[in-house]
Amino acid sequence: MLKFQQVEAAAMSPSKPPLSRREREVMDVLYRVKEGTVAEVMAELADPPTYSAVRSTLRILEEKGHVEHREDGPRYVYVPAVGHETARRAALNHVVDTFFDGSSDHALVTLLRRSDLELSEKQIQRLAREIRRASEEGR
Amino acid sequence: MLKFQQVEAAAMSPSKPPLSRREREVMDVLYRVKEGTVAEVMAELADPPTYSAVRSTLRILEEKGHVEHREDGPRYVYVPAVGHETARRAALNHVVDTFFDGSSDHALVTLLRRSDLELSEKQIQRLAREIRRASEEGR
DNA sequence: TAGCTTATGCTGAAATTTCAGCAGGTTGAG
DNA sequence: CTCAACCTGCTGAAATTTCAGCATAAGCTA
Repeated sequence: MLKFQQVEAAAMSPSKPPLSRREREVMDVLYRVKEGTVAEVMAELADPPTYSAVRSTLRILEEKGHVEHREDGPRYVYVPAVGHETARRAALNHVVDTFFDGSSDHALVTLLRRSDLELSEKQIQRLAREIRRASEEGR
Repeated sequence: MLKFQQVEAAAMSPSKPPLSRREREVMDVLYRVKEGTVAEVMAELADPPTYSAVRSTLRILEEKGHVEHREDGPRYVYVPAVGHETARRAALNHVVDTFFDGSSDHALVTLLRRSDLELSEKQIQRLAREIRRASEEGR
């Protein structure tokens, strides 16, 4: 059987070096804010090091191919190197495969329960049923 | 506004030290396989170090409070310290907040598209509509 | 029992990561 | 023009992480 991380690795065009902890934190910020300057990224970090350190991390992330930058006047604006949609799918896939035995419908039900949707248990059950049914029709 | 990572940190009972890269890899394996011996964890790692190194990592993870172990005859069987359901929800929340602007229904649609469900585009659209409608009813 | 295999506990050195600070460039206000 | 307040590039040392290997115990088989 193919291991997930191999799949993930194979999905990356020119395999990028893996991320250290700080690097992942910075990437998460960038994914969340879509793009940002060093100062903006630093402001979003939970427990930020100095401006200088954030700068270093972003430079390394760029070397590794995880982010790109464009110049905006005197400063750099950093953006994740992979498209937003691609990153989203990859992130979801990772969670589904790691925590939900690779089955989307389990994840869907958990997601339906998330508070921001404000669904009643009855609605959740009904939707879950429909999803399952639709999925069985398909195959 | 409260930053996500603060929320996440607050959700953890006695705040556990953060994870290094190798540590996170090992945790992902453990989440995936639910529990495992050193050898089993090592076998699941994409690019495994020596047995000895995996063992060290697991010991550190236990010190940090992320895993626990029980003895099974002569060997240790390691298990994630937080319940499976809790870990699932936390992981999904993280992805939704980081990649989907905190909105579950965007994530739901992406999830509906996952190949293992094998839904037609028409079905996806219909389900997405229903989820949105149900959610609007609720509020 | 002897010997092989497979465990864990522990240690410390190599490798990586993290980070602050210095040098120097550019912008804009006074 | 001059200065203050930004910015980036770079460097190297401190801190952390990763890992192999040694010592040792327990189970198993011949």
